[in-house]
Amino acid sequence: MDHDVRRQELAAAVGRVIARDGVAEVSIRSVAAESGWSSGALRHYFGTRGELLAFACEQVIDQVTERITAMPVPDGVREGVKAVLLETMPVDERRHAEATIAFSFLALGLGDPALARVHRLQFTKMYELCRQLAAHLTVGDDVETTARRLHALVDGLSVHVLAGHLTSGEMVRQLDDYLGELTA
Amino acid sequence: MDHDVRRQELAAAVGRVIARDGVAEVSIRSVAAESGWSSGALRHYFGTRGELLAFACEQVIDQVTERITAMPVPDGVREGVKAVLLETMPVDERRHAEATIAFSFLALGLGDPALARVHRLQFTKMYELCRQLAAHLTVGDDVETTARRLHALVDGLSVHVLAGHLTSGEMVRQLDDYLGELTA
DNA sequence: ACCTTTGTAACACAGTCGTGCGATAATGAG
DNA sequence: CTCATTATCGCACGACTGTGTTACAAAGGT
Repeated sequence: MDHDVRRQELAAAVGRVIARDGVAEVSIRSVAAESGWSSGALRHYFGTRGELLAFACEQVIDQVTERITAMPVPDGVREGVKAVLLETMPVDERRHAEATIAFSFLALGLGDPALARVHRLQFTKMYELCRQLAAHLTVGDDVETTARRLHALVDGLSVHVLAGHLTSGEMVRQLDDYLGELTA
Repeated sequence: MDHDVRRQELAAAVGRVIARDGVAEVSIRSVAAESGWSSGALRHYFGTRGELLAFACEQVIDQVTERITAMPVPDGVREGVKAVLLETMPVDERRHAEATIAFSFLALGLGDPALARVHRLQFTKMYELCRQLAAHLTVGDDVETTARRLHALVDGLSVHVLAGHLTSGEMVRQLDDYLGELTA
């Protein structure tokens, strides 16, 4: 069997546990049960729990990142940018689950340097994307400032939806409003 | 002995464990060791682990909230608003720790309805504050949109600092820039 | 002096954790 | 066929978890 495929499969099981029961419920055994394999089998693919977590974190993040970078470059500027950014935000059930997972790993990373490293890579990638988008949107303004602000706004809105403080509809409207002011 | 004072003291110990070792290290025993009491003593003040966590979450949040509402109402509009908002953001070691704790509880709340309830209260309070500040800042614009955007920006920037993606200096500059554009 | 209440500690218990180890198939090279 | 390699599993171990119970010390009213 292909080692890497199985590792991805197990990482996906980690994600499902987090999305369903919360990050506090992640353990070797719960992941084994979720994936349908035995805990002993898990140890063949990941030496330790930390290794499993780090891989799962990287995996979920890469999945979103690759989906975004594979998207058509925004041509209809306003709507294109909106679509790209929404790809990382909790707009439907699937992306809500993904955002929940990423967010949970982020909190875990506050006390685990290995996870923190994975996340910083993701943040810089995401910032680069925002920078690229900002260059398309604004003409004379400071691109860096616009990019950082857009990046923070996207993540802030996402967190507010995950926390149940905003509905995803309000979130989309907020993003839309901001992009509208930016292109005006 | 005063029951409530001791409960606050134990809640503070929970916060210290989270800030130092991460949220994954919180247990009855680790909190007991941090506070200097025995685990049996903990059970006199909190029946269960969940009760302790919920109280600690509420406690840390209330501490910040009360500090803010006790601040002088912003008179010098621009700088006053900035000072109030920075009170919730990781600008120094103390507030970095507070933000770390709040953020960790937020992630925990994604899988624990009791903690989620505490947090939603905090979010609506914070939004009300942003709404009040937004009313001072803008003249004709939609106050609600401005408030929600400011709220999301503040939390987004905070998360980026906690994740090590932004320095607190860059965060402050970003907030300053945005408030500048808002008052212009 | 006695007894009740209260704060604190220590321990027992069942459960779960991460991890290591041995057993059992399956697979494929020689 | 043989045998080494690999995949998978189940289990055992020690450590740690949350929780309940019991024991003990201090205090205060009667």
